[in-house]
Amino acid sequence: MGRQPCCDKLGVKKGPWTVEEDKKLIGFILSNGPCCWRAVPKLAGLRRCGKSCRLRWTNYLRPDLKRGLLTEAEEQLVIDLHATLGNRWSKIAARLPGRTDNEIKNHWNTHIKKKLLKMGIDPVTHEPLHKETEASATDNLADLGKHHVGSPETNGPDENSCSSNENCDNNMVENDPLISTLLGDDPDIPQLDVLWEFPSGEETFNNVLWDDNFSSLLDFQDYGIRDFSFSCFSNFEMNSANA
DNA sequence: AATTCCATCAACCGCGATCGT
DNA sequence: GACGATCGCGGTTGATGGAAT
Repeated sequence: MGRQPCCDKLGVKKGPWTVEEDKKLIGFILSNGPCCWRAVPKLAGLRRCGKSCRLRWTNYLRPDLKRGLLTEAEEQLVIDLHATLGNRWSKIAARLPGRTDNEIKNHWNTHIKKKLLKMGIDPVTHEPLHKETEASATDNLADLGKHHVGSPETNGPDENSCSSNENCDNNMVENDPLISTLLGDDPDIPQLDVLWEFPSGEETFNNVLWDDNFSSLLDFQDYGIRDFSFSCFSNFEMNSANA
């Protein structure tokens, strides 16, 4: 007896998400909070697996996500954490605010791994690959450490430390056609740099009852509303603009 | 200009962990 | 404690775009 599939395979769409699907998912999560993933596709009117919805939300749509390549400081932090935690990407991601495990895993496999190998460092053990290269590898590690900003316990990644355009690409959100379609191009939606504001208590919010289900969204306050400006927020943007 | 190769990253898959009954 | 449902994690795949030929 095999394990049951996570969802009904019949009629379940796979592959890249469309803007419409993203809008439906975001709208649903904003109304109901990120919960009950198995029920999300049905309730949100999506022909997707719940698992796929969760992944799309956590890896791409979550409003607290940073975008763009990891900074040198973040990269160094990943290397340090990987040395102690190994391939526990979710644990590593938990120490880098705004970064996902998938993103870090991809970055490790495509950039950091190669970088370490090039420097003669084993990306698995973090030890020099060969005895003869040990000295230079040690030098390289020390060199990497110059960019280190501090322990993960006390210091977050330093966003101001990026020294190249490649690493200063956090503005790419503006250039992402999907994101700009979702977020920015509608001239009717004002773009503001304000924190999210939500009603307190059991008030209605755009005809949706505000209750504790929304509390988790407060975690996303550090992300500007402009980065997630759906029409349902326009009232708050207007209010903020008038304030 | 056409084709091939390569790098990147979003998304999928399978499995273990956790929770509720 | 057993069982099933659900969630979350890590490994892998495949689509895509850019570089090289």
